Formats: sequence, structure tokens, C-alpha cells
Amino acid sequence: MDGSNIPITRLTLPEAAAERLRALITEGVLLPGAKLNERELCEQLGVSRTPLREAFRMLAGDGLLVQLPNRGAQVVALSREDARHAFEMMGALEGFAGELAAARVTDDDIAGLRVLQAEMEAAHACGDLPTYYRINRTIHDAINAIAGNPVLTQTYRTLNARLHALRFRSNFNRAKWEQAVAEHRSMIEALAARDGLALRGLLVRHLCAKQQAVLETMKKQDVQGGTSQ
Amino acid sequence: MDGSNIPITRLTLPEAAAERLRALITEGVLLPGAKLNERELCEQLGVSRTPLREAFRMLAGDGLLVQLPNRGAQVVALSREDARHAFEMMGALEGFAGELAAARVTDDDIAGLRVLQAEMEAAHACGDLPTYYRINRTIHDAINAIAGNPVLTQTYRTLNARLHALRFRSNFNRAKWEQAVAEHRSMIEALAARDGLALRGLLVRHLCAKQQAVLETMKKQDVQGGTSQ
DNA sequence: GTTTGGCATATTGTATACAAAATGCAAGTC
DNA sequence: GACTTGCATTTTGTATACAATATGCCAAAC
Repeated sequence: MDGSNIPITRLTLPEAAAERLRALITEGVLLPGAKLNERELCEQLGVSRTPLREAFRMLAGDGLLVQLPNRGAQVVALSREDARHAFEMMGALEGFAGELAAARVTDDDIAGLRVLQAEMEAAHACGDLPTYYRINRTIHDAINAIAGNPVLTQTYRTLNARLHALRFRSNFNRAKWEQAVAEHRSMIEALAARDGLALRGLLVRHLCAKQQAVLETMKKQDVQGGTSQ
Repeated sequence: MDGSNIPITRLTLPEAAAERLRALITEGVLLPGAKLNERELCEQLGVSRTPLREAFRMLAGDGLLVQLPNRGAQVVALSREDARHAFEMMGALEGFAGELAAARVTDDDIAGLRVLQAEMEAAHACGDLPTYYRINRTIHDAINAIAGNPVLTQTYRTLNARLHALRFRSNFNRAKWEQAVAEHRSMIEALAARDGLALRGLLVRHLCAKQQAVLETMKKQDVQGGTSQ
């Protein structure tokens, strides 16, 4: 038979709990450094401690939580150094994705991206920042998908979640926004030209700009030294 | 006071169990696809099911295990496609490490690597394959360390473990060995010249060669389709 | 002969109970 | 007053008990 090999999957409690916690962390309900009391969370999530602790282990593996023996789990608080390293890695991953994508992209893919780019420019014109962010993320995810390497995609997503947990708000002025939109335009051109090297360079620089914007704001608030992994 | 901020860490049972299991998997005692019976393993490791299951979650996060709801855990069995993707990613990681390392390497680092290179060539001359492999790994780890990005190192290590769990034995003839040793020599030269681009290229090609050797043997035995992540 | 249904068994999933460790506070000491 | 010390409380770590699900087997039906 082989029904396309898609076994239906009911979420098990640890998975469901992990998903919920992941959302709470990336959405900023649980802030970096926050201590997670097991009993308290059990009540809130409606699960017992055993599955919750398994969820903790999963999230710790993703680098969203740190678990200190006999002292519980807390939301990871990245130091500026940690953030720098994470961004550096992210740049490499994005660049690699771009390189692969340029080699594997189809004309349909490019058409789809051009639509997204148009939507993004519209959002930019309207000054609609939330929509811009959403489309921005969609574009980057799309490039990653085109790259066609699940191992890369997995790593990318995980690291992305960790960066989101930073709760950064870069000082995003008009000039930088303009710049970012222009960079996206260049990216799609590079992709259409199947120029992997150029695309890689663009993506790496694109992320470097973001990194700098974030690190600047982090320097200002100067978070008191977070933990390394 | 601040005693250099190194809290002594007694291993908790889940961590200890995970470490032991990880070793069993990478050393090939537990083979790809092997089903892990909880009760059985509990007895063998001398822990109860709760910590063992937390260990499972950790290893699943590392991609060494797959957990099927209500059907237990088993050692991951990578299909040829999965292996291809993992190697592709590994190449990118190594290449990136090389690029960073070239930018950050010190003369002392290079001196140390030259010593390792000499040892490696000696092992090669003697035909001592195990020693060669050990030194080989040491060199690659060293480059990674010089790169100085813990996020990268962590990702590298994890993926490396997954690849080791493949239990591949590439057909490693004299010619390929010779080639590999020569490539290592070039790497150190590139590093000494602080030529990140060249080093990246060398590392990527170096890993491509390995990948091809492994995939060739995988094709021969033709593992019946493993699982994706 | 193959398939289906139902049971017994084995295995995993979850909750809870107990043990061990950390934390906070108050009394005592210098 | 600052620093220990010891105890009560809280919190985490581990084991185990119970529930839910999957597995394997055998008999019955087609």
C-alpha cells in the first residue's frame, strides 16, 4: 500500500509542552534568565512533572533553556559574546543556504520570490513593519527550502529560535530599512542569475548588518553577562 | 570571591546515561535501526526509566535517536539521501571553521598544527591507520577550536557524532590516503598564509572526497531506506 | 489460504510518591 | 554588625505505580 508514508502523529505530552514553551520563549512571555518552576508550569500547562521535564530536555538541546543540576531550568540569557557567535553562525548558514539555493532554484521558485519581494516592497512603502517582518522571514525560509537540505533547515530553524529568544529590538531606522529592502532585491537577482557566490556574499553581509544593529542596542542596555553554552 | 566561575558539576543520571548511550551508538555497539527497549536498558545502565527517557530526549535532539510515539526509541538509520545532506552540511561547517580560523589563527596555533601534521605523516608512513584517524580528528577539532565560535563547535560536534553513527567504512586505498595527507599539508599552508578562502575551499573539497567515498560504499550495501529527521 | 477479530502480553506514556539537594530564615557566635 | 550554623521549607532528582497503547498469537470466518 504505502499511503505516501505519512503516519498520523498525535502529539505526545512532552512534545506539546515543549512546543508551548518554545512559543512562550520566542514570543517573549518568558524572558531570558527567567527561572522555570516545575510545579508552577505543570499547573499552567496541565501536565505532570515527568513530561514537562522531558520537554525541558528538548528545549535545552535547542539551546533555549539551560538546566543547572538541582537548581532547575531557566530561559537562556545570551551574553553579547554569545549573541555575536550565534549571529556569526547564522550568517554562515544563510550564506550556505544561498549558495545551495542558487544551484537548485527553479524558475517557478524565482517567480514566487518575486511576488514576495513585491509584497515586501509594498509593506515597506506603507511603513507596515509587522507585515514587512513576516514577509522577510518568509523569504529567508523560502531560500532555505530551495536549498533542499533538511539538515541545514533544521539547524537554521533551531538557531533562529535561539536568536528570537534574545528579544532584541534593533534600532531600525528608515535608512536601514531602505537598505535591507534593496539587499533583498539584489538577492533575488543573484538567485535568478544562479550566482551562488554573489548570493552568499549578499546574505552574509545582510546578516552582518542585522547583527551590528542588534549588538549596538545590546551594548546600550548592556545585559549583565549571560551564560555560554 | 569568584573562584573563576567554574562550578563543579556532578553528572546527573540523565546526562550520564546519555553520555553512555552516545558512546554505545558512535562506537557501533548499538547499530543504526536498533530498537531500544527501556526496561532492558534501565537494567544495563542501572537507572530507572525516568532519567533514561530524559536521556532519550537529549539524544533525539542530537539526531542520534528517533522516537516514535508509543513505539519507543531507535538508533537513527540515515538513508543515503540523509547522509548526503549531513555531509553537505558538514562540508559547509568545516569550510566556515576554516575561514574563521584563518582570520584568528596565531603563530603558536600554526606551530602546534605543524607538529600534528608531522605526526600524521609519520602514521601514514607506518601505515598506522588508527593513529592516522585519531590525529586527523585532532587536527580538524583544532581548526574548529581556532575558529573560536562555540556555536559552530557545538553544531560541528553534534553533526560529527551523527555521521560517526553511520558506521561507514569508506574504501580507503593507498591513493586516497596519500591524497588526504597532501590535502592536510595544503590546509596548514593556507592557514599559515591566513588565506581563508583557500582554506575553505580545501576543507570543502576534502570533505567532498570523504562523502563520495562513503556514499559509494553505501550504494554497494544499499541500506534499505532509513528515516529522515 | 488468507483475512479478521479478539484476547493476553509487552511496552510505552503519565502521574505520583519518595529521596536528595538547595534555599531561606532565624538564632547564635565572634 | 557581619558571619556562621542549623533547621524548616521548597524544589529538584529518581523510582515506581498505574494507564494507555501497541504487539503477537490463535481461533474463527470467508
